[in-house]
Amino acid sequence: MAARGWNAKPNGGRVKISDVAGALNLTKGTVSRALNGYPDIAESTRLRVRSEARRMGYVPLSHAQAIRTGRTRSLGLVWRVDSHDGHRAFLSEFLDGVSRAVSERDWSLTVSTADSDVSERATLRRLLRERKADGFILPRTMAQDPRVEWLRKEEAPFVLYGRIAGGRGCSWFDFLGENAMRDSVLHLHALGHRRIAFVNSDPRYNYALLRKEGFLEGLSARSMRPDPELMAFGAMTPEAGEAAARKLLCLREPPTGIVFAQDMAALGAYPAAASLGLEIGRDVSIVGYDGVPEGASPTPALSTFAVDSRWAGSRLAALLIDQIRGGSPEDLRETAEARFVSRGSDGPPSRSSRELAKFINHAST
Amino acid sequence: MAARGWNAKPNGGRVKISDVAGALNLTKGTVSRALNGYPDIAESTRLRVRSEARRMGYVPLSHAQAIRTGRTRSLGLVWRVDSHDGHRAFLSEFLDGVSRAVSERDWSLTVSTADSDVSERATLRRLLRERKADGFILPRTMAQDPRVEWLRKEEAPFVLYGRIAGGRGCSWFDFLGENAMRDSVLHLHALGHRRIAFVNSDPRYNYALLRKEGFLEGLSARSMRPDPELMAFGAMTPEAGEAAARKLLCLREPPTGIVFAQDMAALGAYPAAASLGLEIGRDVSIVGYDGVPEGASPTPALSTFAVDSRWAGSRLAALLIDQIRGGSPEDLRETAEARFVSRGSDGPPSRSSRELAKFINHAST
DNA sequence: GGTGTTGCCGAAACCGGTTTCGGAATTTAT
DNA sequence: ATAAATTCCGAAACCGGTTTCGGCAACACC
Repeated sequence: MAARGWNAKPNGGRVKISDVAGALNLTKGTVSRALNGYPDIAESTRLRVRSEARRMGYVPLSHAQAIRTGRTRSLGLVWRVDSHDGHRAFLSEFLDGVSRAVSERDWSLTVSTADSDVSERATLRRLLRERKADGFILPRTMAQDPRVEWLRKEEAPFVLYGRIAGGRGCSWFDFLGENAMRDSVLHLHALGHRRIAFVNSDPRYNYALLRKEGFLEGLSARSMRPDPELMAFGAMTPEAGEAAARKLLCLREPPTGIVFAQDMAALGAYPAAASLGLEIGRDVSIVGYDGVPEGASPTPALSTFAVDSRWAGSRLAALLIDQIRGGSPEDLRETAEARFVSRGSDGPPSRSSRELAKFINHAST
Repeated sequence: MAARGWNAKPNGGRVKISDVAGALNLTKGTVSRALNGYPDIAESTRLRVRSEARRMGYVPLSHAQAIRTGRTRSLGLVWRVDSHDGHRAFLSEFLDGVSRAVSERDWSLTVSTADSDVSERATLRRLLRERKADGFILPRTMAQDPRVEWLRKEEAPFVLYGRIAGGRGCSWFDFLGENAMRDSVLHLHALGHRRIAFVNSDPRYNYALLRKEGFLEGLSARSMRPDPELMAFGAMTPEAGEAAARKLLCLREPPTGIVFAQDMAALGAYPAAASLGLEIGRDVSIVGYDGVPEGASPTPALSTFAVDSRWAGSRLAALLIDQIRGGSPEDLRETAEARFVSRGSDGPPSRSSRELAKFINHAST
């Protein structure tokens, strides 16, 4: 007699497909086909198999399936850790969204990090070669995105967090940042602002191009002329935002309102304004985008368009799984609107641009 | 003729073990044993196999191995998203550390999230059943940790981020927070502080108990009597920290220095001090722990003991892999020291406790 | 010079599934 | 009633590895 006990299964109690088959007097091939929806199985048999499998608690091992199907039922995410933009603040919620969507469907998520384009490429290659992922979620879509080209060539499914121009064969989820930028302008205009500046982020990111369009659209909708002096870019950190804000406010005709493409840059407006003796929300209005938690701390708190990163993660995972299951990328595109969170950093201008300029010169001398 | 091109392999070009075997006139069984260090393979053969495998770029498919070995070469991490402690700020770096250690060893990382004990347990169970993970990294060790009990019972390997009392069969990595608390006291004492308070976090976490010990040790090393009035706990957010700080500062004998077990709580000391007309770093000194990025923003910036989350993640992954490979948990325990980052929130006390009390009463009336 | 050993590798079973193929039973067409 | 088509399932190959088992040489021992 074996010493392991009367019903100690060598496998740790896991019920496998042959157990289900045995219980039903079928072969494992038949059970497999029944569960996977093959058409050559009688509907009555299919039901019997399904209910018995459920009753016995049978769940196929994804890696056992993978050896034949080549698919692991897992999604890949390569997270860039070399950037200082606000995205990292969202990682927790973003992951949560992805994880939920993935778990609900009995898939899983493989995460890796990378600190450069080169290592990101290498990581994608490794995950794909070892089949640790059947497809990839690509955050931070760039206007010219080498990952897209490469994954296309490898015929690996992927979904973009962000849109891309000429995205043949690409699926994506994105927030309509351009609408937020446009609405920021309309909002400031309605408050009485007539000179509105725009601090964009790095134009290599595709969303930066879109947001700029949105900003210009807002100006044009209110018949305001775009002024190149009032357009900055490349600000993704508080430091860069501070520099940009200071430069704008020291113009001969400073803006009374500034629209930032990113909260992390907008946060730099606080020290900039303070150093010039300006009160944010009165002397100069600020509207941000992203909804980072840090925006709630300063006084007044930052008014911003908040994105729901959890939702983004969830939808991206869902879209990617649909695509891997055979869906056409072009049908798998979704967008959503950022939600305006009104806090204290916006308000009617206390002074006109001209008066503001005088005030600033006066204060700084 | 096939239309797929002259050398299009049906497998997508992947080189498998039988390819290597064929090239060497060996059987795949022999190649497998050679690569996996079986003793019944001639050393010369082993070398031939190794070099040919490398030359051909052969990498075994982990899920193909898993079907026989039961191991996927992947680590599991279940991240809690329901807490408001400062840990989430470190997720990016922590993940990076884990990911690096894991990638270097040709393993992978499966991540999932959970928002309660129940869902965390369910997630662990699912990952284990489907063999999406051969072992788990458990963040946020609690004094009584149900995950530990359960994983022990399931005989699944795991490693703790944090120590645990009576951790039979447990491996871990941890920062010696108690030393940091002790050194905080010594540091404040050296600056001239004689009345030092402690704001701890939730005592359900094991580290909170340890940090309290460290604080008391610091007091005792300088012959200061612990005063129950000066010991608060349960503060893990700025709001809770603010309440705790305010309460402490409004005592008849307020502390001139406060040691916080967590930066996120310490940040609450700023509004608390401001509302009482106190200047941090002069009237009251603050020392935090964790090194969250938000600590750099306020004026004066928060002096704190910073932990290296990337290092933690990296070591945890390494320890866990060693354990899964057969290492004994008791041998796989590591600790490290937090690094003191001196910024502006600590300094010699401007007033004694008594004078401070008068000053506060004076200012608030 | 027989007889154990020992070293080394081939052959084949095996892991838990999926997929192809063929054939028996039933239904439909003639 | 017979032929043809259809329905449905069993049998077996297969995926890419690992592991067990057995046997052929070469060597050592007495």
